[in-house]
Amino acid sequence: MKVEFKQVFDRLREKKGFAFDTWGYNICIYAFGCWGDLGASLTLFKEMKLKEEEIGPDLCTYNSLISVLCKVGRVNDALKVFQELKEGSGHEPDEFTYRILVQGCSKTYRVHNATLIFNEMQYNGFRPDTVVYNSMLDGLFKARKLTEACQLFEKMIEEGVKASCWTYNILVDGLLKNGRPEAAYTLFCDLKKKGQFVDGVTYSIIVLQFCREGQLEEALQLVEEMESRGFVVDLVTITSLLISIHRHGRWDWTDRLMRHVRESDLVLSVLKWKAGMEASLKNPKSKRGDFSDVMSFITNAQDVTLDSQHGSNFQDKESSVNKIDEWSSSPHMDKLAESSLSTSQLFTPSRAQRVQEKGPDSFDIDMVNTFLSIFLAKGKLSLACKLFEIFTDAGVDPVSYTFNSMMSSFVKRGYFTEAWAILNQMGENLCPTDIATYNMIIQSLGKMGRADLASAVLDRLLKQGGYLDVVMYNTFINALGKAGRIDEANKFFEQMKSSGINPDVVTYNTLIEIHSKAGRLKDAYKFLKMMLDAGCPPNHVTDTTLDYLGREIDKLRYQRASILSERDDTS
DNA sequence: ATAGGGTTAG
Repeated sequence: MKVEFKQVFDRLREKKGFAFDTWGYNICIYAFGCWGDLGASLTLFKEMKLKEEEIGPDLCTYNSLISVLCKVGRVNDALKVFQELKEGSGHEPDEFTYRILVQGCSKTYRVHNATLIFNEMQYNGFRPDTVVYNSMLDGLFKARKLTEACQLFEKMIEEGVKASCWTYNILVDGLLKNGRPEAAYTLFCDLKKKGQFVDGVTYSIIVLQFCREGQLEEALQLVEEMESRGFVVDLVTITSLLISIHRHGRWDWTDRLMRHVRESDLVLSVLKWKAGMEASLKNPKSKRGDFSDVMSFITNAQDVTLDSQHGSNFQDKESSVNKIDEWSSSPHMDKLAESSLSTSQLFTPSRAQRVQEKGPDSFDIDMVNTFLSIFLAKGKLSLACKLFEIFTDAGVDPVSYTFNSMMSSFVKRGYFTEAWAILNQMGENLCPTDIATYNMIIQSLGKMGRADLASAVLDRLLKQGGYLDVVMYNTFINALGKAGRIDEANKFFEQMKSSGINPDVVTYNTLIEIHSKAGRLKDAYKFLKMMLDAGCPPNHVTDTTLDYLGREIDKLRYQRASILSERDDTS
């Protein structure tokens, strides 16, 4: 489609005497932007402005451009175009302009900007609808602004804007994300009593939470209830449950799951698939598919010790050719970073598409992903690899969720090179990379002790118009801390706060941990206090970390005491 | 088209 469009576009442009009208320009700006060719969009926009006399940009042009910029994650540029629209275009923003911008800002944690635009929208006489409110709410919750989010919800009700099921799901999930599990659960129960506003996703959110807390019994009970009320227990839910069941080594519970899921075909297929796959594992003759390159990477990964050694091998070969960037000691890494980061639109604010069940034909890939998740959760990399091989042999197109799963496992084992190879493969297959994928790269670089490279990747990411969310910041702060770069970690903590992202439990736990491991006990204590002052409730990880901190403080006291007593002895 | 994933500890 994209190619055909481009061909038609080029042919039209070559034609003598042909010129686009406003509508033509608008369509092209939007289309190229959506397909990642932002350069083409911007060129057309500039061209349009030069022809101001005949066909200047209209409001629709501005909205298209703003929406395209937001989609690609270049919200700052979108905001600039928005300014231009208001100041020098002779047009006024309409409700679509405001809606696009609120969504763009909320999604990229620019909650402050989102709020300003939201207010301006109302000042200019536009009434935000449910979707705009939902978007604002989600942004506030994501940025851990619990109080503001609750206030906004109240305002929404006061203004008579109808809350939808999505609104409540955002609310329930937001309360969980902000460390208020009791409130989330109470809200969930209230909603159930009222009967409306509960759907499969609501249940899924709560089931996921139970799984996360290891409360399998409760999770299963809820699934039963979900079924009895006629909600579909979908693949996302089943995957969470199966992972949790497997993690606790309770495959016998799958019987229970099956008994209660109406569409027990789904679970049954999972189990059948498992049996079939185990059989094919015993029978290791497998033909190579189109992905033999990746596959050799993956299957060999077991036996190769990588990272630093590999890096230096490449360095010997290539250091004479490549100039060395000041931020890196590995030209090989530079090259990789160069080749994959220069590809257009590697990083967008939208999530990579999750695998959806699309009927019996696409069922296999769903199963593959389910099992990948299960094996990966257990660290059974070899099984996961085999599985990956089997389904690529079967000619199934890889999807980004699969890639993310694979990457995550490699990264956890420290096989960064493979992860990066997969990322490149992903680019070739035009799978959208999302923030989770990049998060894994940062994580792995941190594990390799290469915080320098991590910050370079991050730098380029930001230059491309990407943004960082809480998880990204947390991962990166952790990576810096583990590499002993405590001051930089602190710097990022400040940057995080100033860009409107509120730290969460994980942030504080990480900060307390890295400071106490670095022997900066006072700072560690400072962050504990900060955490409590911010009204952020500690969790069980905090306890573990504090135990460590406590022991370190005791050790210090003991040392001091012994130094003092030595002094006493000598004097 | 705004929700269910990816981060810390052991």
